[in-house]
Amino acid sequence: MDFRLKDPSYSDELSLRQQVFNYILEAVLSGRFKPGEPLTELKLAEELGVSRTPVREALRQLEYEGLASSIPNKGVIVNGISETDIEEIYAIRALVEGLAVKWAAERITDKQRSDLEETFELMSFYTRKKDYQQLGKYDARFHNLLFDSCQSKVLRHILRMLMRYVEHARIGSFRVSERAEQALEEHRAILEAVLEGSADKARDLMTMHINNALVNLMEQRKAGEKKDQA
Amino acid sequence: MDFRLKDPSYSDELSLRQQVFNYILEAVLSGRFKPGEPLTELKLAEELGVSRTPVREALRQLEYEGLASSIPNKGVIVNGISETDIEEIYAIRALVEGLAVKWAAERITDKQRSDLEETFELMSFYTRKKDYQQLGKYDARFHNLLFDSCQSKVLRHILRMLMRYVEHARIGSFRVSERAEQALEEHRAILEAVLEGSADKARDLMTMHINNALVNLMEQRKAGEKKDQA
DNA sequence: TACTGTATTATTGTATACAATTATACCATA
DNA sequence: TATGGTATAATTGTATACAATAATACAGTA
Repeated sequence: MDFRLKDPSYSDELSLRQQVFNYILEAVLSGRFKPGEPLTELKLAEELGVSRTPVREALRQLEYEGLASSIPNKGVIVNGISETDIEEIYAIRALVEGLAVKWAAERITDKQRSDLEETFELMSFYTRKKDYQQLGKYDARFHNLLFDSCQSKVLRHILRMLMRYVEHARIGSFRVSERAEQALEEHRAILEAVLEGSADKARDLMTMHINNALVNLMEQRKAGEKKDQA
Repeated sequence: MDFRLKDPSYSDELSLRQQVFNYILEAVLSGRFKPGEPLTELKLAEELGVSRTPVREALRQLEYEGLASSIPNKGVIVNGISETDIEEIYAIRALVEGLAVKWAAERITDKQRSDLEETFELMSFYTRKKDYQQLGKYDARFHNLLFDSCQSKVLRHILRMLMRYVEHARIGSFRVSERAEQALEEHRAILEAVLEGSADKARDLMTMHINNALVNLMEQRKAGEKKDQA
């Protein structure tokens, strides 16, 4: 557990600050650092074998991304995410990602077209194989390619933030279900609309896709709670 | 020009980091630090009479808010904003602020109702007096109250970021025009819809309001360009 | 002159030191 | 026992010191 960041296996190109951030982010998203838990600079610094400086900067970034709150002279604590928060995030996503694919349909480049198609083929492959880990990886890649295709710095910035929230709410699990196949079909429809340049159609399909994902997520959470009680 | 931050007139409650950020932000928004200009930590630190540490953190925040870009080991430079960026920001605002007032109409508290009404009265007053400086102040307050009224952390976070972009594009000037009166009527309509709980109506009115603001802004910019050439 | 390599400088990245603030523990006292 | 106050410790906020990297200038050579 006490691995050092300088270990070359942890990608040596990134700055220490970036590596520290990734480490803390992973811990928060995976639930190892729980909501309400205080993150003290010194403890993290010692845990990672670095000084307070990069830790401090990483914590600030965490704060800006909305995953933690800092109280002056007291420290930063991990934010919790309520059911309401999740519903709100999905409502916002439905709008903003809808706009994103609309613009993507209008502005996508040839390179991005083929990248998207290739990624979709891999998603299709791993869905058939029921390899949900790999599927999750390419699902994220698919969405990111879509965001890049709309050629908008502002939109990418906002979407990146939203996706962090989504990960925080532990959405990853949704893929481990029979919805994977339905989701694949929805992705296929969105991809086709984007590639043929049907902007409004792509937007509506994306909105529906996200709404469906929310419904599914909520059902799973309910099921999960029941299981916990049993 | 070389005022020190510790000057009590500059609000003494805030942390140094916060004060430095406000200083740099003001300089960027006002155009004193121009797009493409590199912001070096030491220079700013000396200019303000503080150490590099708070300056550094302020620059990072500027980066997260999208107003500057940092290149590893090279420094951070002020971001430019193109005409396309502005159009995109307004398109996103139309969606997100639309959602915000929709939720505000559904969730506003009594306190917020009276605050909004009071603020609107002041806007009305200063519009009649053609005091566009005060008007701008209460216009910002009006929008912020609206954002608070939707009781959503996520939405507030996103809107705050968007409004920074908008300020960056020097939108403040739009108020100095005959549109002020039209804008007041639009605000009145939005306020009424929110207060009577007509969520969808409020959303549509806000969307229109923002679209109108964009059209007006673009016309002004064109006029400004012509004047520059003359 | 054009070009390349090296020394110098400037700037960021990281670590440490110090100051200020807040939380905690402990003891005295009613 | 409960309460209040002071000393101590823990933690953040800021400043400075050091290391690493990238830009610049300049001299030497073809």
